[in-house]
Amino acid sequence: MGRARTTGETKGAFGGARVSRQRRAIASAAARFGSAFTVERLHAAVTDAGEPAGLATVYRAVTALVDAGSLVGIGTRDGSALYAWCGRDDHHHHFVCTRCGAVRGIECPLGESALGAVRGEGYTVTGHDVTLYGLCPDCRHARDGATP
Amino acid sequence: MGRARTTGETKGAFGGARVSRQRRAIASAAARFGSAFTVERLHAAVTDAGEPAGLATVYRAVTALVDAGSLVGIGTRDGSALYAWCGRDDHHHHFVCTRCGAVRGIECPLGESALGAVRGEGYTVTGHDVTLYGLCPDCRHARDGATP
DNA sequence: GCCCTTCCTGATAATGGTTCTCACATGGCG
DNA sequence: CGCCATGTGAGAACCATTATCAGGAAGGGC
Repeated sequence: MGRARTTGETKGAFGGARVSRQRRAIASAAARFGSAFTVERLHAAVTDAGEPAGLATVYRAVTALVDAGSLVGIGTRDGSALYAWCGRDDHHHHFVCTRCGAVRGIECPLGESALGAVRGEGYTVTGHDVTLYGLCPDCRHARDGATP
Repeated sequence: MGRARTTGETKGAFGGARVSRQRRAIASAAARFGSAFTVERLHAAVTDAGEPAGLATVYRAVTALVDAGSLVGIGTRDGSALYAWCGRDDHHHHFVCTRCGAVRGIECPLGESALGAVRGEGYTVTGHDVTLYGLCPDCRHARDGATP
């Protein structure tokens, strides 16, 4: 696996797709988020960074990044889709903090034992989603200290 | 646990909410689906059953059924949300056939070992989603016999 | 370095699922 | 039986997302 994808390297984030100045700025802004974000927020972040891009362009860049595996969709919130930057190439899933939106990669907990049950009944499993929700350490302490 | 919720019993499907003629028809139609469905399809099914209900009413009934735990959201398809009737009260997840939309309940594969990793780092896990995707036995055979 | 093709960009309109509004009907409890 | 909270219906409103289309830039080949 030679394709290293680090936070700073936004070049290869689009896979084989063409990379423009706007897309570089969009990928860079997405990578700088430490938590989940909406397309609207990403658009604002890109604009604030001094590289204005149209909303449609941001949507297209997000689609390209998801296709390339650099971005993952983390459910939806208030009717808009949430995304999170993903610097990993291996198979894994995510923990999402329901308070601040922080995202953390987790190992896939599904083994042959979990899939074997349905497979034994003639089912073919081609994919799966696993997402954990809860509080990150920071938000946990913040909530414990304040009145809910 | 006295609250038995079977396929035929659509009375208690709404929990404590009020039950009208339309809601009974909606719950009944939803329970008759053997697979995932969109709100639009449910609306059509209710109308076909001879109990016309407004689209907004179906949306409200679906929301109430989800709140009561009788209905579960199974991701989204082509921009519209998918739901499936759920006659179980215990903790479980779902397998969704990507070809016909059939839904099958599965046991929760997440044990303490899977959650312990993040818990040990100060995270609090309050909930999780697990959904398997693939082909049901029927669709598997149908595809094996025909040219994709 | 230059050209040429392909793909990206941007502003706006269009799309379509979902929710809101409001007057009216109805369920269910006392 | 009567009251009042709650559900209903039709349509408009809402809003995230996608399509459109002319113009511009990326990038491979020469």
